[in-house]
Amino acid sequence: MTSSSSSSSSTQELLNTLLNNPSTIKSKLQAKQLHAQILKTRPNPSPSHISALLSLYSNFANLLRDSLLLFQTLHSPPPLAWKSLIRSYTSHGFFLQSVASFVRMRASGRYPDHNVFPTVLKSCAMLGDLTLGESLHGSVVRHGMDSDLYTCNALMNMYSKFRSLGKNGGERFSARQVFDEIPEWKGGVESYFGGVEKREVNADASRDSIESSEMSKEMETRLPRTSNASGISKRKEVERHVQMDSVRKVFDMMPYRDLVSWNTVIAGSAQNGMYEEALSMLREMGNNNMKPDSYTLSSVLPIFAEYVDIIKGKEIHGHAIRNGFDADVFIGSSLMDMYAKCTRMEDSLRVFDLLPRCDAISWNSIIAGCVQNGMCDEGLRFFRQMLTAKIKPMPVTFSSIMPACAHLTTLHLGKQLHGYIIRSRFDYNVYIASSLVDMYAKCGNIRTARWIFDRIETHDMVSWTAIIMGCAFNGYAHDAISLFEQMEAKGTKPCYVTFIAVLTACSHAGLIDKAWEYFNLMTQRFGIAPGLEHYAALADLLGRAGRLEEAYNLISDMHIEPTGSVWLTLLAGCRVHKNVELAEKVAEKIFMVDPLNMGAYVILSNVYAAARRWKDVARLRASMKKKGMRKKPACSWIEVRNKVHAFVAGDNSHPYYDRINVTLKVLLEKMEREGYVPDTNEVLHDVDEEQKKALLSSHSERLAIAFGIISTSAGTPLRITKNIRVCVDCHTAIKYISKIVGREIIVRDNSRFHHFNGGKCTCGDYW
DNA sequence: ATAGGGTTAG
Repeated sequence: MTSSSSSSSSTQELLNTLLNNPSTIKSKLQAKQLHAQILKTRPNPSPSHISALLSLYSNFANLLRDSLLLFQTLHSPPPLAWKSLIRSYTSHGFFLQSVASFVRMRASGRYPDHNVFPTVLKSCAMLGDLTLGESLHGSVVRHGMDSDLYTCNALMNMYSKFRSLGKNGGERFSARQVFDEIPEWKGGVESYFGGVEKREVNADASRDSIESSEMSKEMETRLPRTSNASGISKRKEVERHVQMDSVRKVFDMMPYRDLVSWNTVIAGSAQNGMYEEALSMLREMGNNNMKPDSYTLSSVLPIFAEYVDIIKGKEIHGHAIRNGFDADVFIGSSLMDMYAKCTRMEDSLRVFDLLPRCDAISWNSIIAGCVQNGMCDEGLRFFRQMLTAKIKPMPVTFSSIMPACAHLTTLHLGKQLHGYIIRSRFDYNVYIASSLVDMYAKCGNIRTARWIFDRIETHDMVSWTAIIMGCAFNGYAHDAISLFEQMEAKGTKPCYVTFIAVLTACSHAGLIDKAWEYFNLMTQRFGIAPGLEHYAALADLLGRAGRLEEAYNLISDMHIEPTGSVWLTLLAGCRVHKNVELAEKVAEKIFMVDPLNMGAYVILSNVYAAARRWKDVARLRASMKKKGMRKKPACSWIEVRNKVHAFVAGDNSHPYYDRINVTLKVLLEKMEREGYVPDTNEVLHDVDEEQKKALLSSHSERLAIAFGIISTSAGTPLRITKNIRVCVDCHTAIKYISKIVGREIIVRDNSRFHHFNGGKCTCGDYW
């Protein structure tokens, strides 16, 4: 069809095509040309022609405005026009308007048929309002559509979506809002045909026609809710089952089921955490001669990711390959995620490499997989590749990549991403905000973290935990505890991780009684079984306070098997309090469960060195060598003008090496005048005092600090990150340095933050 | 004509 055919007779042909063979019109352009053609010769097309054109328009994207204009020319829109309008609204994401139009259609006396219900039900699923959904279900039943295949499939999907939308903080709408939306012709739309009369909308009639409450009652008798009074604590579980019970009821009443029906139930169960039900439906579907397709497989793969079941996951992967589904982006994404959750990144990367086409979600999968497995640099590389490939990042992309910045302490990257997030208007997404809070906190910028936290609209458990952990990590224990109390007052239930944060705060401030109080609160009131991290925080606290026996008994009486890292916290306590006997006993425990624990070797060596037991130091060194263990060199890094500078003790390759040494020497003189006495006790080498002092002042954090002093202007805070713990002497030394240079120095080591200012550190004696 | 799938934060 071309625009050159302009005679009246050919217009008649076009109209016949429109009415009888609309499927021959395959493009938006053709549809618009047809519209223009009709206008040229027929100033007043019949309602059936307009409806047919409207139906055609609703097949294409970005024609909503044209559809609305066309619709407005109709004084009494026939069913086809209504259905097309509703379809247009839904396909353009105007779900509220879609349902409202359905209500208006009913108010105008037109009857819905089996074609329109699936679309309306889909809109309702997106709106996430249960009451509205039940009303629509009532309408389905009263119009005799409760045996229609497509309608039932849409109904099941709708019920299964209510929970997951609510859980994700998706916007919730109510039937009330649908009514508010009904007088939707707010002017500004002018007709192509001119001379449109404004029609009155009878809102009362609309209200009568849907009768939400009455329908809800009707639905209650048809779909009785399970009265599962198993307990208040499992309220969430029960709620979840109520929706899935409705899905099952629809499923069981269906006279005929197709693959979509099965897939809808399986996906619904999987998405609502009912994994066993989903898997039993998968088996049952085979008994009913239904062969799983790519939809089925991509729905069940997340279950094996959650179960960390690589065997079953690989079975599905094999099935996908045998059936030619392995090029499917949906299956690819869930496969990458499954392998990543099973810590099999090689397999995950291979799936990614073999995927012929990638969309935003498959990029997210590989990025999240890398970051979750500690491959932060690779994650960032994929993120850049994604941008290069012109794939627009989604909110999920940012919450996946931000932890990489937090882990690497690359504040400049995190800030850059934050800028991108603000420009994309994603900054009120609670997932992203939580990851930003964590990133800023982990980069030592607790004020910005708090600023972002304060601007989150509704805090959830994770965002509370992020800020509490942020304060705890940064040494602001009392803020952390106060925030925890605020969280309780707001009625947000703390979880396992929240208590790790609270106990970390206590350990940072030496609040032993408080810590026990929270430990008991967690176990007794919240019924959370303490994990390794909780025990570690408590043992750390007791150890630092010198209550070594108490810590030893705590770890010995744990209800789970302690790992080397739990014992290691106590070993560190033994070092601080110079208890050689207990240190040996604890180290023995560690070597029993973890013979290659580097930390244990290093700390025990420190303990021996402090006691001048050089033979034991040598024995340990020989033992390490025999096992092929090499001490990981201490490394510190600092960000200066968006570039990360890394320093290793004794490394003289840095261009500023000489200037750094001069600065350190000048500083040392000033420090000694202020009263600094080097603590050479932990120097592992049996050398003279002067050499020990020289070794101490070449520790990597001091090189990084000196570099920071040289290359930034006066008053700028210095942020240092170290891969291992800051030693006792450096801790003392940095206090002096902060006073002398009048700067805030923030040092993050693998376990906590130290904010030095004016000769003091936030962690006080509990370094 | 109309219905079904994958990825995030502490």
